[in-house]
Amino acid sequence: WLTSLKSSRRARKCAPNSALGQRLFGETILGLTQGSVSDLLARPKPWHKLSLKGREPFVRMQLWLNDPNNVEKLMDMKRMEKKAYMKRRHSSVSDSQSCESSSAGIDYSQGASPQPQHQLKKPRVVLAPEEKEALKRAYQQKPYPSPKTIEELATQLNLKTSTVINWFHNYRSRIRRELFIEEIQAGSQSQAGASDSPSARSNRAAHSSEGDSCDGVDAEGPPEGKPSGPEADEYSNATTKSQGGPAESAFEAGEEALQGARSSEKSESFHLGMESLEDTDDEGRLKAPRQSSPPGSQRSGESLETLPNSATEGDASTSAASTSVLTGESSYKPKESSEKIPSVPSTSSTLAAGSQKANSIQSLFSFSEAASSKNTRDNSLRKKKAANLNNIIHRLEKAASREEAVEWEF
DNA sequence: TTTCAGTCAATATA
DNA sequence: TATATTGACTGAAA
Repeated sequence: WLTSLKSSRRARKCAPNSALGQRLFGETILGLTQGSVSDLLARPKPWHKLSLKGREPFVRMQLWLNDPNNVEKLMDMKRMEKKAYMKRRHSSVSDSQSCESSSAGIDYSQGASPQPQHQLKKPRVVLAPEEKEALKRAYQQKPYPSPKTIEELATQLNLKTSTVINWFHNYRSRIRRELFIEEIQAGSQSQAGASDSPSARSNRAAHSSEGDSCDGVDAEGPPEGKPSGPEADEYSNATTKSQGGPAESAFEAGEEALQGARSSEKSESFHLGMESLEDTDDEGRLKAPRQSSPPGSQRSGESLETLPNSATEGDASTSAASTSVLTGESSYKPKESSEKIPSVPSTSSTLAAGSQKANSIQSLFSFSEAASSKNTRDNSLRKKKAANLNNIIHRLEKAASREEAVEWEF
């Protein structure tokens, strides 16, 4: 599918004409923008945590995979797009030659009309690293700051309150997603032994205290049962967290849902499909798929079930965030510190060798071993992502190779 | 009204 | 040129 994430360059080199990009795939197949696709692939949520809407892109992926001419169609579109672009470009060049130079410099590559688009758009706010640090410190003290605190933060940092509010929303949400991933990874690790590993247990136990982790300074904590607390702490050292339910990634579960429907309950809603997991492998693990097992030989993993939110010992015994956000010493540990991903086998042996389709699809999700980064965090993320995506691709491929037709209703 | 999930889209990075 | 990041927005739920 989409050109691989980080290894795109290499993928393009290997199969220059077969790589599909996130943009093309997203916009054509998923109805999403490139950034959303990237995000989706990099940080898939557990299926059971996805809303109906959130599941849609995965359904679309699956449907697309089931289309025997999927890649070809996409490549055709790519070609057509390229043609159109060249045409536009060409005409713009001739225009600029024949017309006034005032039109020169218009960025046709954006596909935009030469409209005056300036002014109307407000510039994007880019927070300085110090501002982010300050906000993170504040978050550690109070993940759910009161309006007053927000106001103070905004004043101290010279930001708009809406920016601070948005930042907290986004940060909470993104940390939560990271935790989902860690949850899955922890599940995959503990799954090998007993599903009720000590870590799982402890986390489960800790779960009971979630919700009061909001430092208790303000009463405006999150709604009951919702993750809260200094998730950044958990983020840095916890491996699991949160509510119940199997922590399969959306990708696996998506396929399982499809399988479930395929096998008997066509047109059922997705979550119903989820219940009928039958041909799943890897127990929601984020490691690469088994490469030699024949389809259907694997079993699903209920083992991943729910790892309640991690301990709240890190709960901020906090003072008001507003006191010294700018200068305060932070106990915040950036997520980078959590290096957790197992090695990532390549999917290359799994996928049909030599097939253009396989290459294209594989290139979307696979990583180059050679693409080693100096940056540990990058490596970690890549591995994580690669593990996720390798698993996905394997499972979707598997599903796609089944003969039965699927009919889906949305 | 607040929070969240999902997403867009500008911008950064490779 | 592709992917990753992230501030902002929308709509739904509580």
